Amino acid sequence: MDVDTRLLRSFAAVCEEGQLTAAAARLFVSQPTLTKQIRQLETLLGGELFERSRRGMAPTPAGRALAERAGPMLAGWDDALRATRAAAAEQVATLRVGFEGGIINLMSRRTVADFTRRMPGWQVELRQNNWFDPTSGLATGEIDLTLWHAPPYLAAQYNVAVLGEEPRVAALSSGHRLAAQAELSFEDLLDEPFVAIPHEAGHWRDYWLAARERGGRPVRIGAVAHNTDEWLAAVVCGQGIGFAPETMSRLAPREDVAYRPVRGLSPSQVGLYWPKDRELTPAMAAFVRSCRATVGYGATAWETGPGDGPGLA
Amino acid sequence: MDVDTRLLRSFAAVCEEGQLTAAAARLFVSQPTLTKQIRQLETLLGGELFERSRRGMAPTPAGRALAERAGPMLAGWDDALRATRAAAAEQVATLRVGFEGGIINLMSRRTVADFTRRMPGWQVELRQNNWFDPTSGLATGEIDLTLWHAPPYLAAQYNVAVLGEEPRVAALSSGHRLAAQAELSFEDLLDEPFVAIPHEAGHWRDYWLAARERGGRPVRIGAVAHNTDEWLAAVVCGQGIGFAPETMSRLAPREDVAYRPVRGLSPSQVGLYWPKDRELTPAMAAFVRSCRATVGYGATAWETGPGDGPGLA
DNA sequence: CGGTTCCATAACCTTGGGGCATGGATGTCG
DNA sequence: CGACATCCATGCCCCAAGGTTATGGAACCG
Repeated sequence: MDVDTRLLRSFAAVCEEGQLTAAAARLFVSQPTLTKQIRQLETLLGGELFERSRRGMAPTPAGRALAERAGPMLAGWDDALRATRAAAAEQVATLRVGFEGGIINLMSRRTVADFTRRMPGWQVELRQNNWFDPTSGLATGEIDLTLWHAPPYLAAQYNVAVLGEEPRVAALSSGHRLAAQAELSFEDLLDEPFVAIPHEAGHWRDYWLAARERGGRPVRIGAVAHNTDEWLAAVVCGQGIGFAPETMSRLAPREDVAYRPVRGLSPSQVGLYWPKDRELTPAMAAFVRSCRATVGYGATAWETGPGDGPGLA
Repeated sequence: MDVDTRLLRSFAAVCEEGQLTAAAARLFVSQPTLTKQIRQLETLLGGELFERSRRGMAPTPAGRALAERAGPMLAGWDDALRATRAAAAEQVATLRVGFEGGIINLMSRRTVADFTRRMPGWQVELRQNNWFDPTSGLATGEIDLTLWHAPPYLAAQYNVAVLGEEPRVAALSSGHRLAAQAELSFEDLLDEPFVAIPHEAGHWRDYWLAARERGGRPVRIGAVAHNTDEWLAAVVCGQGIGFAPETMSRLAPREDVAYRPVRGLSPSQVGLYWPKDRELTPAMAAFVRSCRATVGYGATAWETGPGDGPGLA
């Protein structure tokens, strides 16, 4: 008797949401599809998993029995996925590195060249993360390392080799009334509409809206952007303002966008991240060293942070 | 990224067999199907899981990484299946009992009536096991209890409420030359062809061939039977002889079949079995008591064994 | 050098799972 | 009190996934 883990994920989502409609939205499937999936599980297991009502779906004892076990099973599979993919990449001497947003432009030919010198025969595969998947494929084992601007509180969930810190700045349409000021204060921006990244990004979205710094005050969302270009366009059109790492002002300078420092906005931590339960392989360590040696070459504000991360003595 | 557990089972089978052809036979699918399944896994995981050669399939490092984790995952799912099905049956106040072979005839209306008296509102669902599935659905949680003639060495793998012991007798065509003897000796039967049950039954098959008692001496297989009727027919036609529990001589008496006691053949243990990791529910306990009170009513040789099993004080 | 043993490929067919549109039951609010 | 909103179920259609049989190709074995 076999199942697709997709059914278990659907089941878990319905358990958490307490209703089909919401779970279907979260899973990006239609509601009838979820109805069928749950029924399928129920047929397989020989009993009702949920009690249906107009309020939604409440798990039965059988449903609870499954719910207890579905989580560990899914975690087990994700782990297997990660480990096997890592081994497969190792097999073909490939390091898979993800980059967040435009930060990839900071990498130079020198970085890869340096890495190749340290690990002869190896190659680097670069993947730009999209804004939908804040884990950047780390969770599913699609990549080994990711170069991130992460908030320190998120960094605790990963192993990290810190490369430095970078201020977050505000981006405004150059015609914006506040663009005249050379420096802004965070309080002045509280009532501004913001260009947000998608909900799916979770903590990541909150971080770039500086939700924590707002002290519970709700954010006005002027637009939602799915990549850097959309984001810039929305800013230019005055749909809202946004926060970005300082490097963006150099990597994507535009006349119609004003980048301004913000008093009271914490900086972001720049570093290479990898999963907590993943050991640092020689190739990963070599890449960290290559980044230290070459990234930010020139005029960036980065400094080597105090925490070197495990295995990097 | 999702998988069907079927893919993992296929993968595990190929790992164990070391080649597609044999694994396909074991899984009852065609070899091209397995080829596709393994390829599918490899695509999903982004690398080769096996090294192909004319000798078969040898797992790569990635394959070994997955192999380590596939076992626990499958075990986890089987456990979830068992637990959820059990809870679902409990939900609708149903006890699912499996029976091996003709033993079901020993149950009487009294057994069920007694159970219903102990557990008002509950019902019993009886399923006759087939000879292909020696676990009788215990492993997959399709039933709660099974009434078995098990060899003592297999009994150690289950929780068991012993009901008694029963001699194994030999069944021969009445025209067989040995049928003239009132009692046979095991040694006389060593060179006889036997009517076996299917290979899929595993230990179970060996047990009814008395493989252990033969001291390594190979068995001649005269025919393979898939159920009691086939088995009896094969015996009658002289394709071979066979061993059976003594009750069979009373439940399936035929003029053309001679049942004879065998010196040197160990008896089988009769009892209700349930999985090691399954607690005894009130309904299960009640059924055990009902069997003790009613099964073998009349003239069976059964006695209550010394071991009562856990939870039956 | 034919035969055997394994795995891969091709062509075909059936099933199943997903989407859309709609229905039914039940609270809720004006 | 009736129209509406909410949430799950059903029916229909369609495409893709996965299974089977038949066949090919590479390597070992007498």
